[in-house]
Amino acid sequence: MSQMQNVERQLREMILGLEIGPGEKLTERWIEGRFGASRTPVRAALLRLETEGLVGRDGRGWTVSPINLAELEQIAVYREAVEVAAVRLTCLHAERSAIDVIEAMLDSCDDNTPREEWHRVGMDFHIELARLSGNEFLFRAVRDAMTRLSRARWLEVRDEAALGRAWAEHRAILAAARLGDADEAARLLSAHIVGSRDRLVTSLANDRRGLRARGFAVVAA
Amino acid sequence: MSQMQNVERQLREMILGLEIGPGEKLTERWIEGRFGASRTPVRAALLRLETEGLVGRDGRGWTVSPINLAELEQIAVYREAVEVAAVRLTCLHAERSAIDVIEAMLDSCDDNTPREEWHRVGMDFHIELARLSGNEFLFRAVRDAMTRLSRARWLEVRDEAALGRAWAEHRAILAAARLGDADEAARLLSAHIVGSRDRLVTSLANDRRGLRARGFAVVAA
DNA sequence: GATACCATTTTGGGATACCAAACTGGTATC
DNA sequence: GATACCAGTTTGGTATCCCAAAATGGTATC
Repeated sequence: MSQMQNVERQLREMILGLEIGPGEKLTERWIEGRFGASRTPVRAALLRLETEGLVGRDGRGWTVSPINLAELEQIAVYREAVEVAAVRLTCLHAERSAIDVIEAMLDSCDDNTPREEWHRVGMDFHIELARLSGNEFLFRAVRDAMTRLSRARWLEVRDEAALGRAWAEHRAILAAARLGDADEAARLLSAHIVGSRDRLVTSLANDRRGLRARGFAVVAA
Repeated sequence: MSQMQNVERQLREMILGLEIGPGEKLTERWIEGRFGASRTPVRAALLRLETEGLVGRDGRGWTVSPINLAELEQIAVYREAVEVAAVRLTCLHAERSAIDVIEAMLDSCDDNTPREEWHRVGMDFHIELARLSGNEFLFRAVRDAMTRLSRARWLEVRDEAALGRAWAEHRAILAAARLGDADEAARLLSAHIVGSRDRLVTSLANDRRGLRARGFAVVAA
C-alpha cells in the first residue's frame, strides 16, 4: 500500500468518523506529522478528498467540509435520480441470487448489532443495490453520494422505530426487484429516499444548536 | 492563475482536442518540460484529470484514457437519468428568460459557424439546461459526463442532416420546458440521448479501424 | 480601550533531490 | 535463432527545501 493511499484512507476515516469535526481547519503540515508521511502524498490525498467533497479549500488552506443542509437536500434529489435508474436496470436483469446476498446483509443486523454496523449496512444496501445495475457510472454516483451523506446520517438521532421502518422499506424494495417489478421498486425506492431526507434534515435542523456546541459546523438550508 | 490550474487546463485541452491521442502514454517529466512547470503541479493536474476520467494509471505510469464504446453506452444511461431529472426540475420553476438564453446559444450557429463551435454549443446546450435545474449535483454530473463524451463526439462523423436533426430536437426540448410540460420535455430529452448514443456508437464502431490507424485506441463495446 | 501598523511566524504552492522498481538494450549461452 | 541474464536508464513515489502571501501577535498611537 502506497503512502498516498494510506494517508487518503486514514484521513477519510477520521473525517467520516467525525474524529475531525465538520468545519475544522486542516494544515498539510499537521496531517504530515499525524500520519508520518511527507507533504507530497498528503497533498495527493487532499486533492482526492476534495473531489469527494469531504474537504474544501478555504481561501488559502483546507477545511473539513461543514454539514450543509441545503446540500443534503440536493444530494437526495440526485440520489433519487440515479438510484431509481439503477434499480430499474436491476429489475430488468435481476439475478435472484445477487438480490439474496443483499437481503442477507440486512438479516445480519439484529438487536446485538452495534449502532455503527447498522449505519454501515444501511449505506451498503443502497450501494450494493446500485452495483447490481451493472452500470459503473450509476454505481459510482450512488457510492459517492452515500459517502457525502455518511457523516450527516451518523449525526442523525434515529430511534428504533425509524430504523425498523427503514429496514422494512429496504426489504419491500428487494421484494419488488425480485419480482422484476421495476415501477413498484422505483416507487418504493423514491419514497424511501424522500422520507429519509426529510427525517435527516429535520433531525439535524433540530439538533443544530447542540451540534454546533460540539464544534460541528452545520450550515442551514 | 496558479501553475497547477494552468497545467491542468492546458493538458485537458490537449487531450480533449486530441492533440494527445486516446491510449497514448504520458510521463510526468514530459508534461513538466512541455508546460515549463515542475512535477508538483503536474502531479496535481494528473490527479484531477484522473477523477475526470481523462487519464488513468497503467500499472506504473499514466495513459490518456482510450475511447471505450462500452463506457460510452453506460454514460448515455447515466446521462439519461440525470438530465431527465434535471429538466423535470427546470420545468417546475422554468425561468422564461433563462431558457431564451439557451435558445439564443443555438441560434448563434449558422452555415458559417466552424465545426468546432457547433461541437461546443451542442455540449453546452445540455450543460446549461442542467444548470437551470438549480441542483448543483445534477449539473456537475451532466457537465462531467459531457466532458467524458467530448472526444468521442468530436471523432463522430456527422452529416449536415444529423446535425440539423439534433438542433431540431434541442429546440423541441426547450419548447416543452418553456411550457412547463415536464413529461413531454423528459420524453423528448430521453429519446434525444438514446438516439445520440446509437449514432455515436455506430459511427465509432464503423470507423474503428481508421481511428486505430490514426493512433487512437478505441476499445470495443 | 480601540485601532493602525509592523515584525515574526506559519502555510500552501512550487522546485528539486533521491530512491527503488520497472523498463531497455545488448550480450552471452545454448 | 531463441532465450536467459545483466548493466544502464527511465520513471513514478517520496522527502525536503525555498518562497511569497497570509495570518498572528505585540506595540505604539490616538
